[in-house]
Amino acid sequence: MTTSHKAKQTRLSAGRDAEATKAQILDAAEQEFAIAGLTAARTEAIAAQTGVTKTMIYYYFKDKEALYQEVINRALINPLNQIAQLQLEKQPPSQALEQFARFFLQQMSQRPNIASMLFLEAIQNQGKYYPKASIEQLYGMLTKILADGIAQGVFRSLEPRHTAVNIVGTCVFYLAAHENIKHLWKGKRMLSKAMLEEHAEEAINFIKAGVLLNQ
Amino acid sequence: MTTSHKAKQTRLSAGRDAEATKAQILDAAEQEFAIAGLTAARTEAIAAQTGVTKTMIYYYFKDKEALYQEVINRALINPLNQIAQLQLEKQPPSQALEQFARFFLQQMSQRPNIASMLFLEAIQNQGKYYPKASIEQLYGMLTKILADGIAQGVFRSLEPRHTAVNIVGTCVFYLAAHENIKHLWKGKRMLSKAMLEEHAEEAINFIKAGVLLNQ
DNA sequence: GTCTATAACCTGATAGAC
DNA sequence: GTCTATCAGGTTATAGAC
Repeated sequence: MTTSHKAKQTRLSAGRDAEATKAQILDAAEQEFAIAGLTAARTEAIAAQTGVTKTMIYYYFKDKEALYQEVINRALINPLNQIAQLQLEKQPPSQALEQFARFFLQQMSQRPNIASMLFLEAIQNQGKYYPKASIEQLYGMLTKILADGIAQGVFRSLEPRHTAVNIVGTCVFYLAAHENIKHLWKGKRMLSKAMLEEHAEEAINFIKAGVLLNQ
Repeated sequence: MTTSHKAKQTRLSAGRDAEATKAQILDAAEQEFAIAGLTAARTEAIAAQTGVTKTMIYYYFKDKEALYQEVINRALINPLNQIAQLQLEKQPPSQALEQFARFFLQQMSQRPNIASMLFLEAIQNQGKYYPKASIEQLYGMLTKILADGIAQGVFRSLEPRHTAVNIVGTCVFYLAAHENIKHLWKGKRMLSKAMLEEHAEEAINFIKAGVLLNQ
């Protein structure tokens, strides 16, 4: 909170700059938590990747658990707020669905770590650290769009909650499981910009086709 | 390997019965690995759930890693062999796809742990412990069905590999993320037989609609 | 703000008795 | 086959110097 004279210094080994160091720790922690999860994550690894010593983690955060909580909050709250601002409820269902999917895919593609991290959190800690109501907000928007679409006769007769889950799964599985299936695209990097765009297009087409009423 | 006089004794605290104890350890390990992953899994927890002491794990398996490998093999090889026996390549694409999905969903629903475990393995260890070619076998079958369906004009114009990933994701996401989304079905158990059947039906409808050509 | 110890604890793995 | 120690190594978290 000191009036820092160094305006912006995002690079590694930023020297003595509280905000920069804290941000670096959060980024490194996100990376580590995304492949290890809370328990298996090593504070040593986070520190090494940040370029400072373990001590700094405890200087800026109460403990590993608190750091984890802050990383999760940061990862979830921002994207969700942005989606809420799209005001999808004011658009016709099929358009709202496409926009939702496109935006959600874009958010997740920007930081593929997040998808993995949220999976790990669900599996390992039963979602204990999720900010309350975030998940409900996400699925609430989707189920509403789907229910509206059915009522208006543009979507086929489907169960909104199950379908919402299937839609989110379609958006996220590619990212979370990419280490699982990289052999399918021998050579190509699955998280490259081009491949992520390809995934987004295919996912959107799959979702739209899966939901729209045949006529 | 001693000629055991006790034919079958699957219950807990089976006493001195090598095969029973070993099987119990494998089951408990699957459970533990499915929520913790290799690194975060505790041999103590596996032993406790089995009803014997940690020592037994090292009596029957070289180390934690070897136990993990055996659990993964057991989980993957069996289901895949069974799917291969369906001889889907001899059926028309849309029928083959539905049968694949139905069978795969059934397999995964029987042991929801497996879905979580494979996810964790992909995220945490980059699939290092997968039996070589298992994944390729699974996705190979799916992409072939999809390519055939496009060639025959029954499936829409889609990218087979991406769509294969989306299909698997649709089957598996519900299971792997169920702790994430249980609030959506307040009260109901998401892994109950009825709910799993509901999921299977919705997933199959979603997949078929997402793939079939509108006409 | 950042570092170098170091305390206190946990966990994988083994030795040896029964 | 199964158990009771027990060791060696690793990990979180803190104390105290700079």
